[in-house]
Amino acid sequence: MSSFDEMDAFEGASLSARAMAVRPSPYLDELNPAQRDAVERLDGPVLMLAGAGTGKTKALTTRIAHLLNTARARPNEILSVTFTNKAAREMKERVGRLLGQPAEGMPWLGTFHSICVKLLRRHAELVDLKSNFTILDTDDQLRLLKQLVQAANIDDKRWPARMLLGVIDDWKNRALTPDKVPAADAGAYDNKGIELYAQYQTRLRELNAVDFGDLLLHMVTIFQTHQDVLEQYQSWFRYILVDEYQDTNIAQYLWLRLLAGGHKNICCVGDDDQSIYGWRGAEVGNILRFEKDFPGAYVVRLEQNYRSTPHILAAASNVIRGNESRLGKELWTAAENGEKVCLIGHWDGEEEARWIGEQIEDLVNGNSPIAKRRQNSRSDQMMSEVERLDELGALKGLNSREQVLEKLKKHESFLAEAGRESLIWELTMRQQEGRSLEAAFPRFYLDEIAILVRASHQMRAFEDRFLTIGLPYKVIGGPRFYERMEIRDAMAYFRLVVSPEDDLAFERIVNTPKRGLGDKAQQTIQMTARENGVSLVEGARIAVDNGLIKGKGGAALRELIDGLARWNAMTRGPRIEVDDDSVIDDGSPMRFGAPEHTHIELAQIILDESGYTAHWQNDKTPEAPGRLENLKELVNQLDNFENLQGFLEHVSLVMDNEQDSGGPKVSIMTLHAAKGLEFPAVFLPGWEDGLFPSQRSMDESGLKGLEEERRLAYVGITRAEEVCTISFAANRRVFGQWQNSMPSRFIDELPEEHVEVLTPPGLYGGGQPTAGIETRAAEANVYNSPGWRRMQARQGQYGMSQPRESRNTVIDATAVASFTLGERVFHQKFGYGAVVGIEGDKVEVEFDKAGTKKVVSRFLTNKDDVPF
DNA sequence: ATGAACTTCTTTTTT
DNA sequence: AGAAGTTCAT
Repeated sequence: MSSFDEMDAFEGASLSARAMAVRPSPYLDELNPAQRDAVERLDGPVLMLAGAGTGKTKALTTRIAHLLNTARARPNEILSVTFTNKAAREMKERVGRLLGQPAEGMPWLGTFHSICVKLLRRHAELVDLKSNFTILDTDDQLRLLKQLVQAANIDDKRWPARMLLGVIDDWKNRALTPDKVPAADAGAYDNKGIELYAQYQTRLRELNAVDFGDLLLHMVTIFQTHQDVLEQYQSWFRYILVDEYQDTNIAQYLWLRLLAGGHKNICCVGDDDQSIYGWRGAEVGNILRFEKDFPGAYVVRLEQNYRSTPHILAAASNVIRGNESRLGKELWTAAENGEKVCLIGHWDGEEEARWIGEQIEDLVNGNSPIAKRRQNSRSDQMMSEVERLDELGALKGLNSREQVLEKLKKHESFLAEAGRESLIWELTMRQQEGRSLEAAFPRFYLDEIAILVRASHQMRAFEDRFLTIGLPYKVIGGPRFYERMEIRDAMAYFRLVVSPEDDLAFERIVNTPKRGLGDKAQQTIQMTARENGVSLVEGARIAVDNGLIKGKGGAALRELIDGLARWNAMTRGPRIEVDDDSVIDDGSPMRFGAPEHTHIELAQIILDESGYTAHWQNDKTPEAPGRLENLKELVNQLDNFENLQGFLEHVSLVMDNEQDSGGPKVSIMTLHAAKGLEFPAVFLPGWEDGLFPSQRSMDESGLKGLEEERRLAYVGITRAEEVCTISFAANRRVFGQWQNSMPSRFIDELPEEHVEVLTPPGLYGGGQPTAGIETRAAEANVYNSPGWRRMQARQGQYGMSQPRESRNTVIDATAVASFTLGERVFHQKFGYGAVVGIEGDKVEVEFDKAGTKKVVSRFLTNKDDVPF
């Protein structure tokens, strides 16, 4: 089973690849000295300390290309690990572009988890699993733990499954199997934690299932206990590359160290200053300790920043300087000039959102002085790039944005520099129309602007405000598609059809939609199954057959079971030997013809016949239409896969889905979600002590927590390319309660000479929210010391605009504009529609796409007033 | 078995 | 404030 010959990934490595002559390496000329150093130092342990925006991915991908080009390794002998699928995808793409061909031959470029799944499927028997084990999601894990807690007769108030899961996760992150958990730790949880952990693991084995933590944990166990297996991989993977090394936990660290143990050709890339996942087990220590772990390690620092202006960089550097434990790096840039970091205080969170909304409108419309000054900063480079592309004829005859993007994807340097869809589009159009390129630059585009918050509850204020003014936005990183309830339900049906012994899936959907099967009926099923030693589906069948579940519930259950068998049969098609048309529902292994339905049709049939579709059609809550949409989308997604099995396997590992359409939008996301991204204009709201740095971080992790928060601040500032605006509010509603707070201590750490303090509108402007930045800046010049501001803010005086009822009225008068029956209106979420009823501030609207809904009127805009 | 009323709890999130 | 979970009455 574990022989390399049988593994696809090890096949097809033709000798010619190895014998390939060493070719010239033109790509090396594209690198700066530090990057080049990092790329050319191929052998032995290398630590690449890559600051924000220093071309880390470029160095990493070039290194891979160089390994291949110098014939040090064949594509399938390089192990490169990332944390996210997105990062893995991006690397594959870029390596492919460097090599001038798709990098499909890189089977070991992937996330820790996807690589571990591949390995574990081959060696599952070594940890008492079958190679077709299933991977549980958090929902399944919780359900399992709840059962265990109940079975053990433990007070689930004192031991909520959530908390247990946290404890267990923590142990798994530290590569601790139940027998290895230190006594002190085990004791700390009253011995209950460790007992349940052991039971949980046993149960997982019985279910032939693993959770995400297990993927790493099992592989570490296998490597530690089977020297032969380890050695095979040690010699197979000739070179190892690791992205975001500062985010590795102990299990991942051990896994890497074991694999690199032989040749020690390991290159870890990371930035200790961007370690922000300590709370979920990441160990900054891993990167800080690298030189100890790998004696003789070569350390390269990438410190030239290609992203941000000097002021922004200086602000970031000064903040991060406050941290004790760091390897030390000083970012610098060849860029000159640029905007100072803006700082502004507000009276409350709503005022803050309102102000930022206005700023964005000004940036987008070109009314802001910043937008006007933009011409002089980066535009020259980009224009010459566009001209160059134009000379190449690359932009000729392109008539849609998609075509332009497609074309431009091939021009790496341009994308790295610009990277903004709208901007490129606009430039191209201007170029084609023979208009001046300069004129394209005063404005910012919505997709060049991001709002980065510390906690997701901060997002609501922005969503509210942006809906009111009709500013298109998207929230990045919310609950993902595959995590939505309806999708998980549907997936559970699919899982159950594909593998009838998937008990967790059965539990999820027995009574969804409602079949009249409550606790009691479900217990009966559990009992029957256990007594007969069969799966829950089988147990349910026996229970029904023996009349243990009667009445409406029994009938519905029978229908479900029959349905499952029928659908299961449909995955195969008719049995070949049988000449009549009788339905095969015994699931016995036979020879089968081609399925009568495609897997896409089958999926639709399952959802319809199970009553799940109807369940949402009958649901009158406002979310129901959206959920039905999602289900449709799910079925559409199936098109990309051969069959249901393939789809399920994919989804368990790749939970991301980034489909945004409908034009450019402002991005709203958490600071965590923003890591690795960059935007020309960034807003950083909510810099108040307690919110940021978060009180909880400091309470739980003390100085360590504070330092992680500070790194988060650093990450936030370094996302900005041209404009970085930090703000705070004196008052904020927290959990429904008004609270006042002081500006963040990080604000004190911003260097005065790189910061411009703005005056909030209304303080001098007599309630007119129209003052431009110029005016505010002029007024604020006298008070441009952050420390001074903070002190003033402490006294609750200066720094915030005052609450002004009058102005609220002014603003809201436009927002709560009255609508008339029949009027055409626009809603950010539901689209266009017509007013069919009015009750106070609620308006009933018949939407073209989303059906009839009652909406608060401020979420509506007259169709003709849609500003974007 | 189910829905309505009541209580509790609230960061950050990938795989 | 609002979601999610719990209890209680039908």
